[in-house]
Amino acid sequence: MAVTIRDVARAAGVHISTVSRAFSAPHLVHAETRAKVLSTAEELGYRPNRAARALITGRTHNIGLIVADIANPFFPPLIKAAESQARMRDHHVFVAETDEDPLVEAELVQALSKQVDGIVLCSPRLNNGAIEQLAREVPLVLVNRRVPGLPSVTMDVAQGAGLAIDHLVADGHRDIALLTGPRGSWTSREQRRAATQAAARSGVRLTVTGPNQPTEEGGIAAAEHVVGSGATAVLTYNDLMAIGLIEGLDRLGTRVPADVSVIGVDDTILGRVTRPRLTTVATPTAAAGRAAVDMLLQHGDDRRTTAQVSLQTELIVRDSTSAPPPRTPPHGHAAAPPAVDGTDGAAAEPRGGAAT
Amino acid sequence: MAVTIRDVARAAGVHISTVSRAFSAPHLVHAETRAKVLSTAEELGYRPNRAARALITGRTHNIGLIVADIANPFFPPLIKAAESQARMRDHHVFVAETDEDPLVEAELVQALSKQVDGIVLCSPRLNNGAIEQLAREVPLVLVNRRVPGLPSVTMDVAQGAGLAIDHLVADGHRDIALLTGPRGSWTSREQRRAATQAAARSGVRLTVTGPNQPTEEGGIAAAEHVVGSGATAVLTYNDLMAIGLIEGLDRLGTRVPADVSVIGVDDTILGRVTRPRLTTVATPTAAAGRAAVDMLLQHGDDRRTTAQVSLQTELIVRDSTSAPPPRTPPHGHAAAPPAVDGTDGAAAEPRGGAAT
DNA sequence: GACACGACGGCAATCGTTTGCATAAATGTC
DNA sequence: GACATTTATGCAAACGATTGCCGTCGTGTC
Repeated sequence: MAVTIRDVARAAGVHISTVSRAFSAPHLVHAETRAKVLSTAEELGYRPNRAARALITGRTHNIGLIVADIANPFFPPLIKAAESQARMRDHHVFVAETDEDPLVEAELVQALSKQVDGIVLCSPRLNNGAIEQLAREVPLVLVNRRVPGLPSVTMDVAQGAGLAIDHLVADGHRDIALLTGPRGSWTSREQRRAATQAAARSGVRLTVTGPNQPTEEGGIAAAEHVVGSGATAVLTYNDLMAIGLIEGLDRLGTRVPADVSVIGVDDTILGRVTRPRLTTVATPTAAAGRAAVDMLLQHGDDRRTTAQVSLQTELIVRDSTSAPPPRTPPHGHAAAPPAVDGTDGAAAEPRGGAAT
Repeated sequence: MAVTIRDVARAAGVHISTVSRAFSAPHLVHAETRAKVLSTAEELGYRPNRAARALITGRTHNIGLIVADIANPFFPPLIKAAESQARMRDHHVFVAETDEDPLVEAELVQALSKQVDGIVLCSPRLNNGAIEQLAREVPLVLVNRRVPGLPSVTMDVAQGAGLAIDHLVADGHRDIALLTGPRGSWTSREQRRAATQAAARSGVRLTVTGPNQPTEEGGIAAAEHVVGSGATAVLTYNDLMAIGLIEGLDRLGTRVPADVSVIGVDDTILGRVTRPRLTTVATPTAAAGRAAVDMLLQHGDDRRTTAQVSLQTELIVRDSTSAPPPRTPPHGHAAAPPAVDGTDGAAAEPRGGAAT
């Protein structure tokens, strides 16, 4: 049905190996012959079968891209950039989604491993051990995760968290909450570490709450807790959660930024259309996608690359942050230490209680 | 390096064909033998090479999905659904993006055609002739486009337009504007046809304006025109445009929905987070993704399927629509609830000119 | 005019699977 | 007990390409 190299060879009156060389090793075939081959190939509409080529060369010219959730607006720009970068280098991108499930994640890497030259694994939820294991089976580049010995592209969330806290402190906030991301997120740990450090440096209180779902629902669910904590400003794991939080606060009659300031992370399109417009820490997602693809492809050539790239973030101040309200006792809500931190029994946080 | 069927055969003490059959035709191999094969395969971590299998079976177990722009929030839910549906049927999805370029679109279909079993082509920008041509080279299922003789999944935008117009009429609007989509869009033509019909049926005026860019910018650009038209309600081509329009109207001092009601189409996540929340015609994007994949896979089996599926839409009433203002010349800036304009001092001068 | 050398292009093995056919063993039938 | 029938497995030819090896020219050199 489809036209193969054999058809072209027959039509051009040469051996199939000549056809093959006309494409992949032009200098080995006479210019005239080559021209004839190329023109008949064109005429017949011949396209080399990449699968067959992959079988012998071992290179598929495909790369896999695994994300936790395509519908999370953080990812599309990354995918888009990776896609176009890959196309520039004559590769195609396989996108797959894990639904935030570590098991699905491992499964996908394995399933993809044979039909791609390498995999860009974004925001993995697997533990380091499992990732190292997978990296033995197929070239891997990590995004939003750092594992010793493995190439990775990360956002400098630590820097971003510092910027956010500093901004809030400069606005006069002294009691800040941090809504962390999902369990197993490297980014979340980094953010927490840096935020804690920045808060300590400035001598302000930081209430850490989590893990939370990195979605609107996660933000909505955390609203009550935030109000109870007495914090006048909140840094969230991502924009989605920030937007959910604003929604949740709104339902509780708490206004943003008048009563509580909110800062998101990622600078997704959402933050530009909500009201109030979201102050956020912009992460260079497109650049990350490009960098990951570049590393992966070069990785294939130079054997093991283990570069660890960290990309700068930037604070974008919009309308969801302002100075805290005057220091009169807030609302009628007495200090109500609400439900315990998520399902996570992890480190005990000082919680609740309207602090000074 | 990787473990092949030969390694398993050797380790299990059987011929490779037995190993192959142990997987793909279990009834042809003795239960005991099969158990041994399976266990040694497991032990060695054997995974069949899909590319090699594809070479001989002609089925890659991959499907291609081509969209105009991944970053358009309309697509991710569709991709996500297609992805998970494909996985359920043991297939993987290749996502590619055309950047709205018909040439890239054709190129991608061709490049993908050899490594996938079929392609889901979403919102194509190519003309019917070119699409028919491509459909001859590889099984194709269209989304958001209907071409005679080709299987397709479309949204019933006509019905949606009817719902929207009826809703506005019921609210008391008698003068409605329609902002159409890009030139050549099948969806836009359908919407226009149905809206015109519904307006005529109800005896209300319909001002059609377009073509417009299906983006925020397109909406912003159309704002002035809308104000000039004197319409009290607007139906737009999609949510993005509706959100842009609201922004544009806001800049002109026209409030939504107090002065003008706006209805979008698609029910993207954006409409749920903007203020006012967007009234919109929800298109079942996830269902469309699933349906397209189903049709494609069944397509492969049953030879040529040419089913044309049309999915119902649904009106979701939120806060961007209300009754039209009293028919006296508008503008009294009486009860203006929350401050509309943020602290961002963009170009938000409250221009007072009454738009008759 | 014989020889060596490059350039060109054919031959055939190979990649990892599947699958029609053949063979061998086991079972059933009379 | 001979023959037909089933069942389980091996054999080898594909699938569509790449590539090392080798033969055959034509040309340049002495």
